[in-house]
Amino acid sequence: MSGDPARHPPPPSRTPTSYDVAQRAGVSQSAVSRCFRPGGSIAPETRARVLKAARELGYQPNAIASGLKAKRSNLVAVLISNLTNLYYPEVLAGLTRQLNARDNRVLLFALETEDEVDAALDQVWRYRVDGAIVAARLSAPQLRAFQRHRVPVVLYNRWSDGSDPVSSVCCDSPGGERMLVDRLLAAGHRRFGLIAGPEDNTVGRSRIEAARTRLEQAGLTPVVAGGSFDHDSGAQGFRRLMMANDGAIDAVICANDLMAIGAIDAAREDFGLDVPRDVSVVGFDGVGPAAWASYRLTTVRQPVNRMTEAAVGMLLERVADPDLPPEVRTLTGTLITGASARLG
Amino acid sequence: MSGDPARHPPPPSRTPTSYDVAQRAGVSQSAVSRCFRPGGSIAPETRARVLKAARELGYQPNAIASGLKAKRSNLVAVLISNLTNLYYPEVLAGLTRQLNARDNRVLLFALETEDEVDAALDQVWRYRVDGAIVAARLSAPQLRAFQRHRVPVVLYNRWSDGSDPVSSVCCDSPGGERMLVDRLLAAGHRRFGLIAGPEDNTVGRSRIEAARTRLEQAGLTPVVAGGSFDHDSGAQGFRRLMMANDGAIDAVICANDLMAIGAIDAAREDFGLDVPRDVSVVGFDGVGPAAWASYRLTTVRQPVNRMTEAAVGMLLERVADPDLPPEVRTLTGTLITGASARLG
DNA sequence: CTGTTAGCGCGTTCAC
DNA sequence: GTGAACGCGCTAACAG
Repeated sequence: MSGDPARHPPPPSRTPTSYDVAQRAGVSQSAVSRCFRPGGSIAPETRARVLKAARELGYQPNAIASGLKAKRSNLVAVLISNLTNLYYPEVLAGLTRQLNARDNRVLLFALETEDEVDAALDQVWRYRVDGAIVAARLSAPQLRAFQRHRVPVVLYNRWSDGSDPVSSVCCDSPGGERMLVDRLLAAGHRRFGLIAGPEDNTVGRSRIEAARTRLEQAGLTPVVAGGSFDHDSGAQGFRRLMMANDGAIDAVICANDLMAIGAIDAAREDFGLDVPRDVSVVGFDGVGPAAWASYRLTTVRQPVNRMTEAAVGMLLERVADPDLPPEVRTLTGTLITGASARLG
Repeated sequence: MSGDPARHPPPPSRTPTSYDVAQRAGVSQSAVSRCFRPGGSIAPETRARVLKAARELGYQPNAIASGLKAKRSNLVAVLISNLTNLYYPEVLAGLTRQLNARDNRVLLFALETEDEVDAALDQVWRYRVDGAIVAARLSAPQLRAFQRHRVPVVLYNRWSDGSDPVSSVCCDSPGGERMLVDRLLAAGHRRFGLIAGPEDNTVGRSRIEAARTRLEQAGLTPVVAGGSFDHDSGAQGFRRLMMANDGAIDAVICANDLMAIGAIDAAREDFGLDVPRDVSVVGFDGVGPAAWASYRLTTVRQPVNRMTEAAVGMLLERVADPDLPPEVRTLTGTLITGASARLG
């Protein structure tokens, strides 16, 4: 007598379970279970009946219960610091896209400070995630905790400074800096200033070290100013470099784009300089704003898509086979010839 | 004979359960459970023994199992589109911070296109999240699905265009635009151009409508160009406005900061104009780059922290009491008097 | 305050 | 191909 139940699903008093579906379809609960699991042997006809009943009831398999039984939550923890850092949103978008495409959900932990890591890890263990991707600084004990808990982990643009090898995917800093430095040298720049990232950041350090090394190979000694990866510190760094050198700077190499943009702003605003006529500025990352008309930054763009793809791939491989040895994958960025540097 | 087990925890062959802890502490399993639950009645001394055993075993309560039993996963789904849109990272950081502080985890769904919503929602139901915060466009049926599944939802900077009322937290568009328009009018601007957001975006539309209305109240008829919230479309919009008006534009009001920045870039680059001497440009949001020296954008800053706080608060209230009626909370932004507009 | 007991919803043997 | 039965690890009554 009532209308089509598919169009007017009866408001269930509680969320339907596989038993409800089984009853409605006239099969056993385990048959329902097999319907929703890949590779479950089930007759096409039964399957159709079950799916119909499921649809009518608005049934969705309970991933929580399923995770309990199967010991596989299909959850991947993503730990990421400095979400507001302009470069990570793209990374995060890439990671979630890749993970979702491969049937995993993202449990996000956005860290604001280092001391939040332990609390986040506690939750990571509690939720029995299948694995983790970490774009944040991890101490040696924290890294060991992953082993103890048998949770595969892949570091993103970080690597273990300690002895324990850990899987990671990084953008090649030395390679990228070499491209930049060589082109700047070829254009005749000789007096270099470097603006570094936070001291405890391995990526930032490796970039600055790589640039410095390359310059020293060319017989030059750059001046270095500290920074913290943000716009302001780039501007400040530029001012300090100028002060320290009486304005005798040809080119400024920054540990990331955001600081490079800050440096350009300072050059124009505080010193009335023209970029790149008076001074060349280069960065690293290839973030969106770097391409804006006001900057047209010369930089190295990280292959974010390939990197996130690699990270997710490596992680899921290790979820499937926990005994796979750690692996470090280094991808090379591409030089973006903007207009913020005179290049040779 | 062996060393301190706290320092050298025996590598457990499998992750320890509450039973293992119970055995080691010489208590029942339920005592262990109570130890880890707020308000569980347990003698301080027993509690200490249990916690010690737990530490020695490296035990962490299984949130999956707990969720199954308690029918509360402590998971909150966050659906967000355009993660790369420069404004959302801050929102996402705020939401996760608030949620974690209140003992909820974030299940993240970063949507790239509209048609990913349904797939995401399927997973939302499967994971039996306690609630959801949505910064993405939802259709009426999708909204109804939340009711059907009894999942409380709070919209972020969106609202239901349909009839069903839904809880939401928004930044006051009319109020913000009025501030901008009034100040621009007071400064003597008369020839206005507007650059809109995507047509299907309610926030963008409300901003442009509010600006237009206010201008019409003043007897003015602005010219409108379409846009899509990104830098390029802001630049294009500016060019179209100039073409359509033979350069006779005093002020450009953009539906967001990113487009305002694009407009400024176009004004300088393509028309050699000085901002704000030749033309005033204003935006909306208060994103980081808006404050950079090259732009110093005049804009309305959304009170992101208060907004995320409100969203999380409203959601968790409704998780605790699903019968609370929907509520719309509108917060007013603050005018940032930058240097991209001549103001009265 | 403590232990015993009974499920939560599903996956997985096993017989049939 | 199908169904009965059990248990994943935990919480919530309840009795002691």
